Amino acid sequence: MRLVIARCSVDYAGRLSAHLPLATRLLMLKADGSVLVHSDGGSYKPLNWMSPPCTLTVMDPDDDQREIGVTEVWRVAQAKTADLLVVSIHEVLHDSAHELGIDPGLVKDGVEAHLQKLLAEQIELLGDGHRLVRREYMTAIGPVDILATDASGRSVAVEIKRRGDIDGVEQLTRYLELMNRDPLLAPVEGVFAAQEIKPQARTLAEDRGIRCLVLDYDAMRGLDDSESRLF
Amino acid sequence: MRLVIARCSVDYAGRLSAHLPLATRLLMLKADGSVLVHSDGGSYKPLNWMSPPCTLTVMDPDDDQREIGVTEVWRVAQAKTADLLVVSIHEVLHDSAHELGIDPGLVKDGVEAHLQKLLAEQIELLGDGHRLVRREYMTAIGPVDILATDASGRSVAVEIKRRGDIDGVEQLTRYLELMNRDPLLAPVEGVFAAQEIKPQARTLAEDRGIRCLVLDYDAMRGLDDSESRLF
DNA sequence: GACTAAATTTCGGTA
DNA sequence: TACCGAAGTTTAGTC
Repeated sequence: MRLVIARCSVDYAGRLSAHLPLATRLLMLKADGSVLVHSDGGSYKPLNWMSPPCTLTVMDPDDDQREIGVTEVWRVAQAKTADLLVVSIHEVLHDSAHELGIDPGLVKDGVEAHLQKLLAEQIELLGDGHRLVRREYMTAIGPVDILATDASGRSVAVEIKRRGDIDGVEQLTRYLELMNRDPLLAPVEGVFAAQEIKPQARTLAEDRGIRCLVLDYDAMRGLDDSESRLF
Repeated sequence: MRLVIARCSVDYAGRLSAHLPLATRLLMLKADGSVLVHSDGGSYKPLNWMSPPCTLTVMDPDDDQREIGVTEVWRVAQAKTADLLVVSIHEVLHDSAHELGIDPGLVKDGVEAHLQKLLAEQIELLGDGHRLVRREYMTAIGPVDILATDASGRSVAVEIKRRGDIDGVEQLTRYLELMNRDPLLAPVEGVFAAQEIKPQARTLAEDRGIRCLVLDYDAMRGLDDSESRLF
């Protein structure tokens, strides 16, 4: 990612035409070639931008442009839609490049992680007498979201999804097969917990003796007081 | 605006809960207190953000956090909605602050500017024999959008609006009064041009002898070949 | 891959 | 100032 603070004017021609008069702004150049023009206010939306895929070409200003103080012209062209963004740079105040790498975590799995944490705290939602053994219980084929015990001390393995689908049931089934081979754990009951469980997934789960548990995220958040602490 | 490149994890709790695992990201701190967390890809939307009005508090990590490598914790709180964004910083790779000032040009006037440019190029839309004198013709009380001459050489002052309202007519009226005092220009005809002209505005304009002209933006763009040249 | 619906939507205009 | 609708919408999920 390259960050440039520059006095510049910006023209965009595409689905609409727009012009930004000369001012100091942030130009963000992402690794995928996309460009964002940000001011020091507003919301998260840039003043102008170009979405990937696109190509940036740095050009010399023509005589007219040079006369009004333009030192450099950036031409950002969209690969498909023929949209065009032109940044006329008058003065560069800052210019730095940074290696960020690809971002690992998409935001969405955060909800699943939060559900896992909430269910661990409110383990009685699995049924009276249940107790938490541990979150992210490690097995040879990966971590089980929650390992618990029921009132009689029997092991309970819980797979948590935001949206309960077939593949989630398959995943839990694999864990259960493996864990039931462990004499220290077996027999292990399976619980498939999700905010929403698809009928097909429910049918498959119950056919395999896996219990389904629909989680009320809002209610669980309401009970939890960690919102104010935030982890 | 402050720009920080840092290895960090991010938690958000508000209308939803989300978590971003440890990675290198851009933290943009705008003058109004808002914070944007950007990765090196995706679109213009940040991974996480906090909209203004909000306040940033820098805190020391607690023992647990320090143990996993957190050196600094940013707590960004929304003033009204009680949303909370927490950035746990492990390592700061870049940190710079820049004075941008308020941005003058909102994008929206770009359409009006584009209409002005298109009408200047297609000046015959004013009527046969019309010729462009110049755009942004300067007067003591401000620039007239377009000054032209009609077939008989008489001056024509054009006020362009995206949406033609009463105040636009008033504005043009003031220009006409002033320009008609100039013996080199007088008499000056007024043309009120807009994509859409409100009935009240039309009535007022025609009552004052100002001609109304509805502009077909799409058609004008279609005729214009400068999309590919971009000014 | 195309289509549909929600979004921490944002943004602009109107009543 | 609150509501309504479009957006250079984007984004996620479904068919």
